[in-house]
Formats: sequence, structure tokens, C-alpha cells
Amino acid sequence: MVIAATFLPSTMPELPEVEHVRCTLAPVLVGARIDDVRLVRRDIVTGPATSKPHSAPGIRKTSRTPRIRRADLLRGQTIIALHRHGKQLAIEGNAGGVLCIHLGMTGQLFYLDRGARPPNAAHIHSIWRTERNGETGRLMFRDPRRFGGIWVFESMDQLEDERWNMLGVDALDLRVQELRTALTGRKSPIKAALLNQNLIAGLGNIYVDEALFAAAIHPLRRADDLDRADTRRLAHSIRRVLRAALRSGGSTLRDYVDAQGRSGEFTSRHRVYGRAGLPCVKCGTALVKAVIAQRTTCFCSHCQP
DNA sequence: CCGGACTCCTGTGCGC
DNA sequence: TGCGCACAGGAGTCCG
Repeated sequence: MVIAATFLPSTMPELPEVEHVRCTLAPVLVGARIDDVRLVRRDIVTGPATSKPHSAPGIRKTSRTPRIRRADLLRGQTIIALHRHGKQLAIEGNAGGVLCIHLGMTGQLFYLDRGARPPNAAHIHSIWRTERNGETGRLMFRDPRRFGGIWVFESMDQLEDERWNMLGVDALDLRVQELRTALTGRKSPIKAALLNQNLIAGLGNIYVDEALFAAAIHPLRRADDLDRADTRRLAHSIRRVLRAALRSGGSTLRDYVDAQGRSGEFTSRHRVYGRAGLPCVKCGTALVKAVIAQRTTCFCSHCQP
């Protein structure tokens, strides 16, 4: 039986999904000792970070990638904490090792009780065998499209210095002033600015569209054109949209596990994303689809002037 | 420095 | 029914 599995049935892993993964996994992983690690695909791991600047997961520099030892992947360490910044997750070991995990677009991180089998065994790239209070289990990283990856660090300090400090403030508790600072001097469309993780960390295509709709702001508005009222509404909308998604994360998971995917509830959560051509929930106008910042964008031309 | 285009990858869903 | 193709997107890199 799968006890604490974290699946992402049809949702893109943006901030709320990653936070949900963190909250679900922490109770079973913190205090667990990693007895063994099996790395199925070596090239999903970057590091240790002492040598080269980190490359994109998509760019395979096999010859220059330092050899990954199982000790780098926390073998022999006990997990003491799970952290998150934006869409990135970190697993901290008691001997200082840290794994930074990025789910990308199709990444999944889940835990299986002893004997439980993964629903889909294809594209599982790394498996950690864990033991806690005599109970064994397995943590798995699965990512069909491999836009995600794992980065190895020697400490949380190093992870922050080399990676997380480059990211903007976490979007979950974004303050009006922080949004204002992030957008200052930005001539790009507001949609592009919100997708930029170096300005604000955690927003992806789905929740950007949802937040802009909730704040009644056109996605092509120049970012530094927003006045105080716009900025205030947008910051509040971002927080509200993310927190609502986070709250429904648990119920989505339960629906999925209990009803074996037959529940259609979670697909109707979005008010604009994926609803091009359908009537706006506020005014009834057909929602528009456009490509902005290389991303499919849905909005209401009437409600978002 | 900034912004936009391109690139990686595979499952899904559509049209013929 | 089956095949082929367009499409989906996070974020690093490159270029103007």
C-alpha cells in the first residue's frame, strides 16, 4: 500500500505543488536514514558544486560532470529537514549534505512504503532506500521529460550562495513593496516579469495567468507601468491564488488516490488557464489566447484592460 | 544590463 | 484503428 505518495496527476509543479510535496514528504522523511541510493540516470545530477558552474539540466556535459558518488546523494545521512524556495526543493542531511531538487515540468518526488510499487515505473531516475524506526521505504525521483534535475551541495549555505540567493523573493508571502521593487525599471510585459524567477520565485505559466486575471491586469501591460493600486492588487492576487491552490493541494491528492483519478474536480480550479474560447467567469466574454514571453497566455480582454 | 528567441524532452491529443 | 505531427512548458544560453 502506498502511504505517503505525492503525485502530481495533471498539474504543473509550480510553487503550491512543490510546497505540497514538501509538506507531504516531511513527516515521513525527516528522521529517516538513507541506507542506499540507486542512480539510474547519472545525467540528471549536477555537482558536487565545487568545480564548475551549474549547467542547465538540459545541457549534458557528461565529460565535464564530476563523478557522482553515492555519498554525494546523502547515502549514510539522516534527513533533518526539507526546505523550499520558489519551485525548488532541498533535502538536508545531518552530515551537511544537501540535495536541491527541481521538478521542472513533469518531475515527481514520492515516497513508497516497503513493498509498495510505483504507479508508473518508467523514467524513475533515482531511488533512495530509507529506514526509520525499523520501517523501510523508498523515495523516488521520476521525470519523463527531464526538464528537472538534482543539484548536489555540501551545505545549505552553499546552496543559498550559489543558487537560491540568485532567485527573487518567494511568491507565497510576497509583499506589496517587494513586488514594487521587483518590477521597477522593467520594460517587459508584466507576464514575462512575473515568470522571471530572478525577480519573484515560484510563479509559472498557470498561476501568472490566474493572478493577472484576479488582479484585472492585461498580461501585456509594461511591468514598470503599474501604478500603486495595480501593484497592490497584483501582490494580493498572487498570494491569494497561490494559497488557494495550496489549500486544494491536499484535497486534490485525496481525490486522486481515493477515486483513482476519476474525480474531475481539480481540473476546473482554473478561471482562465486552459479556458481559451470559453466564457469569462466574470463577464461572459470569450477568453482570448495569445503567446506572450513564448508562453500560451489566456486572459479576458474585457476584464483585463 | 536587458529582453526576446531558441533549446532541451516525451506524453498527449488531434486530424486524416 | 493507426499513424504522424503539433503542442505543452521551466529555465539556461545566446545574441542583438
